[in-house]
Amino acid sequence: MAGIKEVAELSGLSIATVSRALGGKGSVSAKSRKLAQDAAAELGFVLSYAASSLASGRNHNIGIVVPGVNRWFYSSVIDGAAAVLLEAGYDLTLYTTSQNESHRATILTDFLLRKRLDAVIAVSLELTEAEVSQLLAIHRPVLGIGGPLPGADSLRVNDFELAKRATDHLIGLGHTRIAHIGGDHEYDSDFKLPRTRRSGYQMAMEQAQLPTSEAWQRSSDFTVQGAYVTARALLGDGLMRPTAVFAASDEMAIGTILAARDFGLRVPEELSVIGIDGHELGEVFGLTTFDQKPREQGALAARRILARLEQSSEDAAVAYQPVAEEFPTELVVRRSTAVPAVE
Amino acid sequence: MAGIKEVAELSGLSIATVSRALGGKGSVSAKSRKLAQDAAAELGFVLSYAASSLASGRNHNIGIVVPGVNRWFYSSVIDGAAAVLLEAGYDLTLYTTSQNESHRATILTDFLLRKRLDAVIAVSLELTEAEVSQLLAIHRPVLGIGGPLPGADSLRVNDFELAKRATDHLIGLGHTRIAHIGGDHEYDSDFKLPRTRRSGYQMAMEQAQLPTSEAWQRSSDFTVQGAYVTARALLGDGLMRPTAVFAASDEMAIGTILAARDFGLRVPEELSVIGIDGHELGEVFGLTTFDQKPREQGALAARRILARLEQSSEDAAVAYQPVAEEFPTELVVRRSTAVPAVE
DNA sequence: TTCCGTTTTGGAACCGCTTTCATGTATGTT
DNA sequence: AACATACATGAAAGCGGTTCCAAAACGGAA
Repeated sequence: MAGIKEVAELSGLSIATVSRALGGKGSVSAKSRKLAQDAAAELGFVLSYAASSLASGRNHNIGIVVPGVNRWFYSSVIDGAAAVLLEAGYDLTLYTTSQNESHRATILTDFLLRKRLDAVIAVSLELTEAEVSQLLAIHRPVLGIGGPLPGADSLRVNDFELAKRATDHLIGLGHTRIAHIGGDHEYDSDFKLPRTRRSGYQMAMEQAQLPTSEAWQRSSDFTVQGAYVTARALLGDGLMRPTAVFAASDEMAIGTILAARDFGLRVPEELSVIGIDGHELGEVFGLTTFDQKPREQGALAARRILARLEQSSEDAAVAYQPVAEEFPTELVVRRSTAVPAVE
Repeated sequence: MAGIKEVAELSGLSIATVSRALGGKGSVSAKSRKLAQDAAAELGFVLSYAASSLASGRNHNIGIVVPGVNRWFYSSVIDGAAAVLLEAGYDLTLYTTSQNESHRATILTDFLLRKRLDAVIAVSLELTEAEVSQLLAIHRPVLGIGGPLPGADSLRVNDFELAKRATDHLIGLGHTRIAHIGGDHEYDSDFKLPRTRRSGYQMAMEQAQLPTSEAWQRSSDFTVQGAYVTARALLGDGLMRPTAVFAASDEMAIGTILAARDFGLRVPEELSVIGIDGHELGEVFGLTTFDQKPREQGALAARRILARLEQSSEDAAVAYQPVAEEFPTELVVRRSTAVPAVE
């Protein structure tokens, strides 16, 4: 396995110059650069990141911590971030916390501290204060998507606003019997998000002076299957059946639509459904939704974190000022919402 | 930032002993171990993987290369692998090739060669011979899932067999007009898999002496949306409508079911549908499928690769004998397949 | 041509661990 | 008690680069 030394010998340059030529750091004459690159190519040599990391402190490696990789929102965020990071020459190291609870602690205490990460993107993570300070203790840029991390950068949609506007959309169409299917701490450790969305729903209902019964506020996990079961329970109660459902995610909304079909309820004639996410399946189901473009969120997060890295290498003295950025969303109206049928 | 030196001083031990105590390698007395661990805990010290890697050559880091992270099969494989690797104390570095074609080359030529990976798991990658040899040139264990990598370990389901048995299932129920919706090179760079499954279908049909018209062999990409569009085209042709569809993936099968509903075709009374995958949504749709347990495939792949690593550290002399393992699948019969209605 | 400011270059000191080797110590044998 | 054996430990030499520093080469300007 050829090392930089062999490249130096072959090219007739010093190790230092070869390092600069291949690493693209200091100033190197065009001639030397070509010499070094040719020699490297001939030997099939690539700089070892392990050694570079140790010597320079820069790892070219960003960690991303997600609850799981299997939910559409998360995988989209990862996808977006991966594209940007790859482009920038960075590795992406993936940590999934939801495997089981103890893993989460391991990740936070061990893995992230091992100085192999230049920065961390944390997706939808609700951390205790101790955990946050642990994260920040690595003295590397940290950015939270979804869950805000006090003291770190964050990129988030305004969940409250979003939920309120989604509900308002239904209200604006003339619906008065509007149910909500959201998340619950029973199903998800990250409880803040579903609670916020629920509040938005409640606020919209309250402002419109519409009734919100317990029976119309259901919860499930954030999956199609979970919402499907919940929606069946909701819609099976024929007496006070809602004419519209605001689901806290598109996957939940799809589950609701599937449940509605089971009961022979036509969407949107007999039941309007609105979701949140911009799920790729939304189109097939004609789902009205607030698109929160997770892929773009991931890409933007990656860009922000890379900017941080550049900045911190420039003036390390500047105090770290956390930035909270709000990511815009967009209402996409499709066929799943309409004016309620007259009774 | 405390280093191992500070820990050594605080504990009164030598750097060497602290390294052994914390790294768990050489022999250390229980007393020294405790001393070292206590000191490390007090200083909030964790071994730097970057430095360890350089010194030991072991990175505790496995690369996984996937076409994308957004398709259920891939994310499930990743999920399974991540769980096992995390447990074993390994990092997982993610590479997605499908962002664009040039990235794929970059990954293969640059990223993977940077000696930060102990091994590589390649998922559904169809590589040229040059690319394979490039991969093997890093002299690290490589394991392919889905796409076989000549010269490397592989873990795969028998796609031909699987497709044949899926088709046979429909034939066994009495269907004679069986269509197939599969992939195509037009939609996917990894063409081998869809082609193999198509062959399995054709073989089953041939053996049963059933007709297979061009019109009944459609292709789309491997998504719900894609298959939905394709299935609409297939089913819209009322004249020679098939009574059953074998879809090359569950996502495609779901798209087919959705399309059938659009035409008012009841599943399975008027159309039987079978897929391949074991998708989590299969249950909601009552989908009959061959479960290939991708999550378990990922986990098993990780275990196999870890075993390779252990083995190669034991007797580095032993020649690398690639192992091709077949992963078993399981037919899950649900409500989407039935005896065809008498006409 | 001489002088000065830039750009290039090479030497060498690290970066923070692991591991070999030699030495010292505890354990077991006869 | 004497000796072989196994275990525990510290010193020091790397691992393969990066980067500081000082010296050398270069390119005008005076």
